Parts: sequence; structure tokens; C-alpha cells
Amino acid sequence: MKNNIKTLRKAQKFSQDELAQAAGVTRQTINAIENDKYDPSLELAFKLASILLVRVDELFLWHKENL
Amino acid sequence: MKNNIKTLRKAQKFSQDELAQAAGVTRQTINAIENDKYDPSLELAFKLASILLVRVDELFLWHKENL
DNA sequence: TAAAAATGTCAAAGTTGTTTTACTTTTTAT
DNA sequence: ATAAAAAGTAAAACAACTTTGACATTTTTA
Repeated sequence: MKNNIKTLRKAQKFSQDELAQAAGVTRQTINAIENDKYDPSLELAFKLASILLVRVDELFLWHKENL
Repeated sequence: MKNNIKTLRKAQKFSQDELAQAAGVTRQTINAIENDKYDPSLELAFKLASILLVRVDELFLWHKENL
């Protein structure tokens, strides 16, 4: 699933590591998600959205056709 | 994490099994999520929100204090 | 231009989410 | 009151997400 994490993170001048620490995960987790290696858990998705000041459905782009 | 699945599902007169099939998972998965045994994946959260015609952040109630 | 910071990547181990099968209990409808 | 449908539950196996530790590459800054 696509996401806007990298864009929003840079807009707030966070490094991957800073965002990771703010969300309570490791740098590798943020890196993997930004590079579409896998999707975060729902819990982490909410934390990231909260930190980046957007809603989950704004941070992650999900398309019905996947249904 | 709390959610409104049971309420919205009943409002649309779906059984757990019907909702499960619509979302492409098993009945047990829906049952476990409704009863707060665990949270769904982000992907499944989006599917359920889509089927139940609400946003992810309306279907699942996440509180900042968990951060 | 060299050092420092940030990012990319990988494998193994650990944790969490999902399926399958099966059985029990509760709710709905006849 | 009974049968059928729906919901609850549990263990084992499997799949997906996260951590840890390590090292390579790219970008930034002094």
C-alpha cells in the first residue's frame, strides 16, 4: 500500500530515526514502510498519522480494487 | 484498540460470516477483532471501513495516550 | 574533501495477526 | 419447544510485522 510518510516526514524535518523514536519503533521499521517493504500494523499507522498530523486515510492510500 | 464493527455490521444486517467473506477473511477473524482479541492488519482495517462505509479513524478508536 | 549523519539493506529471531478445524453456547425463527 | 443460524472459543500451524545487529551507500555539513 502506498503512503506519504517520506514526504510528510521531510516536511517536518524529521530523520527516519527521529520519527521512529517518536513512534516507538526502530529506524529499520520506518525505512521499510517508507520503501513499501510491508505495511505497518494498525496501531503503528495511527501513531504515525498522529505524529505527522494527518488522518490514517490521508497517510496511507488504499484502493478499493484491492478488495 | 476499541472499534465499532459490531454496531455498524448489525446496522447493515450482516452476520460475522457475511462481513468476513466480503472482506476476504474468516469468521473467526471478524469475531476476534469485534471482541478485542487483537487488532486487524492495516489492509484489513481499510477493507472493513470500506465495506461499512466509514473511515478507518471512525471505525477504530485510537487514543494518543497509547503513544 | 573528509567526517558525520542519514539512508538502504539483509538475515535471523521474536511477536502479532490469520487460518483451519472443531466444538460449545446463544440467538432467531418456526 | 425445537431446529437452524449465528456467535464464542481454543489450539496448532502459517503468514505478516518488528527487532536486533551489522555493514554498505548516499547525502549533508564543517
